[in-house]
Amino acid sequence: MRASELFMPTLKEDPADAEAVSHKLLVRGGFIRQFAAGIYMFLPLGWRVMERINDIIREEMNAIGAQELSMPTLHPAEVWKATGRYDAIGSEMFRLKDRNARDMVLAMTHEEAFAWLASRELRSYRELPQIWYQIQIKFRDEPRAKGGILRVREFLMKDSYSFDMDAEGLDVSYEMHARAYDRIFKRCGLTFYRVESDPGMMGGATAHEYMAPTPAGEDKVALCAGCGYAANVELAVSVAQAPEPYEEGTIPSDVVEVPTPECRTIDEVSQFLGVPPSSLIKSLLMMADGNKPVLALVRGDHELHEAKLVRHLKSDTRPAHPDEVIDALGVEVGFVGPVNLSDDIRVIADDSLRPGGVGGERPYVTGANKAHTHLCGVIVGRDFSPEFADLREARSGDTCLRCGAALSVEQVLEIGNIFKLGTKYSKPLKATVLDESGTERPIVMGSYGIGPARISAAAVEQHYDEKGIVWPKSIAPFDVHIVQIKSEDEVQTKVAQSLHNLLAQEGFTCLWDDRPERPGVKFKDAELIGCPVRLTVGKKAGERVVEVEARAGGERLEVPLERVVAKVSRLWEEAP
RNA sequence: CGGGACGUGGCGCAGCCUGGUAGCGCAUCUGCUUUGGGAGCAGAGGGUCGGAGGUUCAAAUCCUCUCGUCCCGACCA
Repeated sequence: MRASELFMPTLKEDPADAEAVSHKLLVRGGFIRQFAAGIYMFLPLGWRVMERINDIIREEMNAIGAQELSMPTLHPAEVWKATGRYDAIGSEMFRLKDRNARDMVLAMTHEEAFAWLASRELRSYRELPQIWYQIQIKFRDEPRAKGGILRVREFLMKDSYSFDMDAEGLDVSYEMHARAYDRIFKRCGLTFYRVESDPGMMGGATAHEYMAPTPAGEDKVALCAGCGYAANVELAVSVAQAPEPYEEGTIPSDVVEVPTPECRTIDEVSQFLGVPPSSLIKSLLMMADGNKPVLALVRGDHELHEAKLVRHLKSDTRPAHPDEVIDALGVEVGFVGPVNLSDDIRVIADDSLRPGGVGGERPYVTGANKAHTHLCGVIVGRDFSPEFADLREARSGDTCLRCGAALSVEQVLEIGNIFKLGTKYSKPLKATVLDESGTERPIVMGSYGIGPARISAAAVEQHYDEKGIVWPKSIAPFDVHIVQIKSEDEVQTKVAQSLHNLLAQEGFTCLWDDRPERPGVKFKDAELIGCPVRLTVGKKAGERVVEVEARAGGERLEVPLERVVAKVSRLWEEAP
């Protein structure tokens, strides 16, 4: 492809509204353009990358027997009402009415549509199992789009759905997907983890997320190098480090009220009293469903992970407003504590505070439920008796519950997920088949998603340098970038043209920069766009010599024309 | 939904505080020169300053409202 015929609007400067590396580089490189908040256009280069990713996805999905089809994105609301999600999902779903005032939605995902189709067309166990997939637009009215194409409101997704007779069948479909996903992300050149993920409020089902480590990610995962345990911090279990020792005499072993004027935060109390944060108990008043106050306790140096509390309570929660704290406890935020509370406030403490836990039975400092006052010498189990649960967010330095090795916590971007649905959608939509005995049984489903645009963004986040993108070779927009120094030089044109054709015959896609630009402009663009191999056709073209160089680094070599194909092939093999 | 910031030629920005003829760099167009790392010189075109209302003799500038975009937090089926 000639660059002079390619719509490739590159920019010298970073766009003003970009923060993430992938956002800046993809806009500058002419891959994407923003249309509205969280809505992007894919330009020719960007679309080529997407198509290469989609091709890899298709190959691997087809390899496990999945069948591609295409579903509508505009749905009648009825199916969503049937599964209860029309009401359960809030403003994240785009809703509209057609001309006859019929409720419609833009699909956020396609469980309903696939289950609906299955309910109409699948009759017998003989037709199972099935795996159907599509690569289709999804709409989610994110409260806050961000990071370029990292978090958007309209996006392409490969979603597949498996249909099995029973849980054993689902296990097989699930495993096939897991292996296919491993291959897809590996082929796309990503570093990634498969981690246990929160199956949501439905319980029972299992789910995994595929996560690409990058600081631009929005999730955190806990990883064990010892045994391979890997889980989203939303549910990662771990053993906290023991609390720091406190200085003898700073905390009594019996409960004592101490004045702590204006000391509301852990840091302030810790400094004022001269005790380490890990000797404090952080008391957080949360409101559960029905506005029932719940006091959640974690050690002063720990953070509450709200999703864990939600799972434990089986109820949504939110932090209490300051006036609700006063209503419930009679004291302002900052001096709240678990001792001598009325029975109608449920108190839940993190496992690390168990008397038999990492800290042992030891005195802590807590709020006194009295203004500008804390209690010292509070012993869990003696002075108050909470229920216990895993509430705190796992962090680096914790030890693995399984093997005792140190856990690390990393920032990651979710690039895919796999989920055992069971009969959550097949039952309400009556997707049933007859089994061998003639009994009607709901189909057991799984759903499996991949975000191709997130793969591309993650690839950029993981592979770039100060000059631009360094695409993994499997998903680069072109394999070889031919830079012709002088576009009007006939010898160079002939050489470039013949190299382009020769490499094309060998199966390489080439971008031939024949534009009447100065050399510097072309080099900068080539580096920005990041194709794996660069050829430079310049002043030695007349001597039948060109330069070959890998984008990822290494030497720039002068190569005679007849050896170019071999050299390019070798660099290609070596490219990441 | 809470907090913060920003909207000025295609892109990146200054001007606003202290009201008085709309500016800079890049890009674009023309000509000449240049041609291995985002060229030089000369010239040209292009903006009712996000929108509405208000104050004023006069508003990019001050006030009110509104829309859009970004960042932090909350949310994320």
